[in-house]
Order: sequence, then C-alpha cells, then structure tokens
Amino acid sequence: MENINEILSLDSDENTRHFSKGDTLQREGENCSKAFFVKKGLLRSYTIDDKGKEHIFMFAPEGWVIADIESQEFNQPAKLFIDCVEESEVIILDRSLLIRSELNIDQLKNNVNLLSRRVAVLQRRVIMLMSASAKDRYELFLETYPKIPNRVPQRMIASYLGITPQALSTIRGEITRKNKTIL
Amino acid sequence: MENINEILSLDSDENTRHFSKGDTLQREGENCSKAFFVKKGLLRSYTIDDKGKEHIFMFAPEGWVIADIESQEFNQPAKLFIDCVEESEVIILDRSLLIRSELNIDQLKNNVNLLSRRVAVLQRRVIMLMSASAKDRYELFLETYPKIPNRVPQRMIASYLGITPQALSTIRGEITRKNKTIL
DNA sequence: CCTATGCATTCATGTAGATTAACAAATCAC
DNA sequence: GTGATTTGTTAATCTACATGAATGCATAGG
Repeated sequence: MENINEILSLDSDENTRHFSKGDTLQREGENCSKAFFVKKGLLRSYTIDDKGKEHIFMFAPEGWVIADIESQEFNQPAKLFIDCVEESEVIILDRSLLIRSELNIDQLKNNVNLLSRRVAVLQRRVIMLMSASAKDRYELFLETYPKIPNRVPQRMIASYLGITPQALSTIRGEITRKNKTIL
Repeated sequence: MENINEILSLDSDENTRHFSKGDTLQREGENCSKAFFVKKGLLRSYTIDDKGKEHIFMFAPEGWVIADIESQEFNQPAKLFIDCVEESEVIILDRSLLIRSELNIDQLKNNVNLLSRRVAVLQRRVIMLMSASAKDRYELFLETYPKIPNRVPQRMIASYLGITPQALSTIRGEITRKNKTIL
C-alpha cells in the first residue's frame, strides 16, 4: 500500500507519534482497528507460531501503510504483532480510512487502486513461496526491496523469506564466493 | 472476491459464455485485461515454473471472480493460466470493472470491501505457507474450502498446498489411519 | 467391449533446509 | 571500559518432503 498521499492528507493533522526502535504498536490478541502510516523509519508485522518462532509478514518503510487487514476484515482479535525496526514517526489512522464517508469518488477509486496493488504484491509473494528455492527467494527479495536489506538484521530477512538465519547465511556465503571467482 | 452481486448486475447482460472441462480461458504471456465471474462450475488459476511444474494460485467456485491482478496491475503479460476444472458458465468482465466511471460511491465502497477481503485471504495464505507443515496446510484447506475437495482431483489440491501428490497421499493415509484407531 | 491414458497410492532413495552447537564479532548495559 | 547479551557465521547431523519407479484402478475413446 505505497504512495498513499491522497489518504494521508486527510489525517496529517491527527496524532503523529514518535516511537523508539523495538517499540510495539500492536500485539497479537488485541482489538486492532488501527492502521499505521510510516512517515519516517521502518515498521514490520509478524506472527509468532506455536513453537515461538517469528514469521515476518511485511516490512513498511517510509510512505507505506501497515495493518492487520485479515483480522480487521473478519472482526477478529489481531493475529499480527507490529513493531519498530528503527526509530520511527508514525501517523495512526483509523481502520475505516479506506471507506470513510467524507471520501469522494476519486479518492475511493484511488483506494481501489491501492488495494489492487496490494493484492498484486501478495499474489507475487504467494507464487514465490510456492515455487522458488530459498536462494531464488532471497535474490527476488533483493530486487524487490533494494533499499531495505542494509537497514534490517539478517535474521529478520530470513524470517521474511521463511528460512532460518543459518540457511540465509549459507546462501549469502555462496553468493559472495561465486562473485569472487568471477571477479 | 466472493459475493460480487453488486458488480455483477452491471454486466449480467454482457456475454455469458459456456466452457467445457479443461478449456483454457487465459494463457501465460497473453495480454490479460479480463476478469472472470463464475456463474456455475469451477475455475482455477496457476503458474508453470521453469521445471514445467504447475502451482495452483487459487480456485474459483460459483460466485467468485478470478483474474491475474498482479499482471494487470503492473501492465505485464499474464503470469497465470486460467482454465476450467469443471464444465462452467462464465461472465467475462473487463479489468476496469472495479473503477469504471458509471460506479457510484456505494458501489466503489463495496469494491474496496471486496478487495480488502481478498487481501485478508491472501494474508492468511502467506502466513500459512510460511509457518505451517504440509499436514497443517491440508487441514486448514479442508476447513477453509469444505465444499471443494470432492470436486477437485488430489493432484490439484496438492499443487494448491505446494506439495507433491505423493506427499498428500501419505498425509491422507495417516489421517484416515488415525481416525480408524479412534473409532 | 477392449485398450490406452491418467490418477492415486506405496515404497526406496535423495536433498534442501531445519536443528543443534560452537565461536567470533558487534552491540548494549551499566 | 568491562562484562553480558545479541548477532552472524560455519559445520555436523537430522527430517520433512521431493523424486522416481512400480502397481492397481478408473475413466475415456475407438
């Protein structure tokens, strides 16, 4: 849900808040009627499975919106944790932002496009998870999010890719070793 | 994208077409500006990877809409094949159906809700693919789509779950064996 | 009706990635 | 600055699932 300036303008006067690295904005089990626009910094959303293992669902750098749409849509308590990977400035939006009554036709169409884009990104992610090897997934991640890797610890990238930090480390080792032999 | 009666009413006069089991409505590489509303029957969308292996992205039974939103959104040729699992009646819709100019505010809000629902379903699928074992994924599939399993060959269910037909067969064997010992 | 092709199941073997553990480097707390 | 905790790397072992092949059934087409 990138480039959401349209919607944002409606809320820029509302409460912008400042958070430190590691602060949690939403916990599993809470009621979650909020969405978070990232003005500055980097947030992430993730689940923790029954074995206590984290699975990162998405990263949200500057200009992105992050929320637990599944739980909101089905009126369930939150399944996702949302917290800060970096010190961040966040505008807290209401869940209704996408269909609030003040919106005009053009703004609604814009929202339809934003959601279509989000569906498209998720479609790509599902197909990737089903058909690509760990190495391919890592390389696709680097292409898709060229600016994020150096801001995020390896273990979180591994978690986003659905593999262990050890496996990612091995893959990175292979890639740099291959590049050395080429150079 | 279930229960799309709102949108449908706009197009019910357009060309409804009849297809046989196995007929292909869209191929990889084609320009894909269409979406398909399933009036009767069952469609599926899938990719074929570089090793020639099918990966089913979704099933669309009666009342659902199916389309390659990713490719449409990024203006690329289709990544997905779409074909008929059963004999089907399909209304062919234009890609612009979600933001076409005749739509009023309520219809647009309805579209926002439909897309939110789709995002929610995909969120669930991504989390499942990342964190659940093959057996858990199969059981979740049975819960989520209780009506589909008996209409779809095992190998397609396996493909949807991201495992081989052999692995699914083993899992099914385990489940029925366990149920027998309980009874 | 009979043959051919596809489908589900089972088993034997292979492999990507998980798990466990050990260690060095970086970061944090005080 | 110093000890403690977190992070990234490497290596040895383990396991879930893939791959490949054989077999019995079903469905389709002549």
